[in-house]
Amino acid sequence: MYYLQDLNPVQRQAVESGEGPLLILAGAGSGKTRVLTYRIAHLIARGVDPWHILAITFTNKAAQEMMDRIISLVGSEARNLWVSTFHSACVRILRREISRLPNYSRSFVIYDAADQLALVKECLKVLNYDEKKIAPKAVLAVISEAKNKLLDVDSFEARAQDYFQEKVAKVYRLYQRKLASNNALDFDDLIMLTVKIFWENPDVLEFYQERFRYIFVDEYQDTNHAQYVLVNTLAQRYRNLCVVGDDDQSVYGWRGADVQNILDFERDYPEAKVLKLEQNYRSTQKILRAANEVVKHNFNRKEKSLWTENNEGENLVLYKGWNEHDEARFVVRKIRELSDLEGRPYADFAVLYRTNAQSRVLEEHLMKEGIPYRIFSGIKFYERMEIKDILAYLRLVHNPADRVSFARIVNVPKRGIGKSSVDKILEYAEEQGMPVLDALGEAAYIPGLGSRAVNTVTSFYQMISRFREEAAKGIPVTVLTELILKETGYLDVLRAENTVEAEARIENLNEFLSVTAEYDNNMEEYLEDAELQAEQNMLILGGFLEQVSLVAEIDNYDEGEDAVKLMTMHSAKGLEFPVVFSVGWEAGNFPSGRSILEQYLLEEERRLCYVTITRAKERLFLSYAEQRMLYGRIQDSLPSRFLQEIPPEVIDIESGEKEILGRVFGRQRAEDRSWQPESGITDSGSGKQNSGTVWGGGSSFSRDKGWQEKSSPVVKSNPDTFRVGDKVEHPKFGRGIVMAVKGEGLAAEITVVFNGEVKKLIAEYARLVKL
DNA sequence: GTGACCACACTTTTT
DNA sequence: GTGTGGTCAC
Repeated sequence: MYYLQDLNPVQRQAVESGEGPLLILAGAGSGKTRVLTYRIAHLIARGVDPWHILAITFTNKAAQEMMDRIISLVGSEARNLWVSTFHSACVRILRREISRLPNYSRSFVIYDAADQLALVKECLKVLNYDEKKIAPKAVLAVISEAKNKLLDVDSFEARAQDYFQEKVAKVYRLYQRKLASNNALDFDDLIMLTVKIFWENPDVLEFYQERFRYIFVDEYQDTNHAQYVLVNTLAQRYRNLCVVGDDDQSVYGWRGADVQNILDFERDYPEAKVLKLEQNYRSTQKILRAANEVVKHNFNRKEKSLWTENNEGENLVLYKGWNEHDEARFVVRKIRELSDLEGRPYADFAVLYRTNAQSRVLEEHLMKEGIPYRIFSGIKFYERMEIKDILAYLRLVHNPADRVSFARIVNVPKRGIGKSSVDKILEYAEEQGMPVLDALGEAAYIPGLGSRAVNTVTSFYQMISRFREEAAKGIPVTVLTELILKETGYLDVLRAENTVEAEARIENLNEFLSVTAEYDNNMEEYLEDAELQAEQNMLILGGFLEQVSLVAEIDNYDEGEDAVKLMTMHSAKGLEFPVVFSVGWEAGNFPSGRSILEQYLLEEERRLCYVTITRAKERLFLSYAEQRMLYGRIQDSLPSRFLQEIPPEVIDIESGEKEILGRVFGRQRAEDRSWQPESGITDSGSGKQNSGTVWGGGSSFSRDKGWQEKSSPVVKSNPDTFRVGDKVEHPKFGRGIVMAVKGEGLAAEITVVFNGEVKKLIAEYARLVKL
């Protein structure tokens, strides 16, 4: 085959190896996507009907790309392939099969995190549980975890261990009932209920097993138990399961992903062939060296060594910023420099951070410098208020049982239907067991509703009904959306506001209309696919809502755009960039403070570190800030331990000293001053400069000892001063790490973790010694 | 039923 | 420091 020439021997083997289970352990940048696409193309070329192939990717964007590549390899007959994410694939199956479950219908909607939270709160209220004692978010987390493990309400309840879990079980039961009565599914239901249908309906399972004779799963290390069961159930009949992954890149443990799935593949399929892709085509030797060395510190991993024939490359650069603004200025300055000197387009650069909150400062400085950028995380487009509002309208039109959407927009814009009326309506609908929208039609019968309220409610009902009629005619989503925006007065209200914010909201709504327009244009394709002619017209709207609820921010990633990309380390997985900046390498931020206590959490952070480093092709700049504004407070921190794990000979240290001195005597002085601690937690509080590292010789990196503090010419820290991250020793508790410092001087309350035990100590009395 | 004001939680990562 | 959600007065 002509295309096999671009492959190395192992890759080629992976592409050509025949039927049966196959595990491909693919290191970062080893060309796994290429192998996957070629293997699928190869299969088709050998005469396998694309109809029989299912490929699961991690994002919708990856799915789209893979589809395009395969089509370019084997032609348009590949259209019959299913390439999608787990969630999209399940929605597609559920649209056909959900009537197998009682209480759901095809017009179901998908609830996002905010909708789920609203529903859980509703449940807590009904059960009379105090939100203060039982945090809705915690409940949701437990429910989600249960669903990821395929524990339905009954099995969860049976296993409930303690008081909290028993309460959660009650909420879970009600929550699930409410979801059904709203004809809604949450993200985890998509997987769990699909599996349930397979298990309870052998004919359905057999149909899909016959259909999907060849199954591919990318990023297998990030599958959770439910996804694992789904895939393995489907693959049972033909056993043509090909999974690709890298245990070193498993970074979604916190949402239920289980690395064990990939580690156990050979146990699950003893006849499996196993191939390792270890040649990296992406990064320079030095970048790869750094990545390898860091990840070696993990104990729980499969031993492997990634190598490359690429150039040695330049050293990594570590920048010591003295606060987050200094750090951001460094990034901006470097981007300017590399773009001016080397003529790099802005699209070459990516800035990666651990937490979304860090994007703000970067954004501020990029904007100031007029550098085009794009953020792929943070407040998502579909989470904006106005977008959620218009979506709620569309969802209610599509699914008249959707109480959460109803409650959201029944009084938006204000039309005099207040909280008490809404409660009465919801209660009535529940009692009658009817969709909320139908209840509105009977407003006159709802007990306790005044005659004024009956009128307003009725006219609201008539308005939504009109929208429903239009939707049933199959008008484009764009036209429907425009109609809603106009008829509800939503747009008028915004216009009348005449503020910058309202302006931005209108702008966003226009953006939304371009999303709907794009969808409408692609509609033909969808209709062909929709095998349910009877409900076709409603499917137009349904298809749109479905698409919208399953997009991730990263799916909007546009390579062609000449802009610096900002995103979390997690979002960057699967991507690569010529030049990578990664900021905020401080203890407590990265690795995150919550991970320090548990070895397995720390190892996941370290894998995230590995992922981050291996995103870079040519240059990698790391940075940290000695002080960072967190929570409206200034916090001191130490460099991340991961920095010490990078071999010193491949990294150069640059510090902000010169820059800072220049600024101190220049115009920036006042500005920078404002970040100095005024009070609070940062130091011993006497107004002196903090520990002096920035000003004096600072800390330094030594080959055999790692990070070392040079004695500072300014102020040596007072022995009573502890900082977050300090290692300490206590006569009774032994060694520990400082987690938090509250207050100052002798009265400071210091939180220390000793051997997994958290203690709060007062500086004056605890005989703590800094190590 | 509406709007203003205050308290407080929030920061890990997302399909 | 910011955004949300709850309470209170009109």
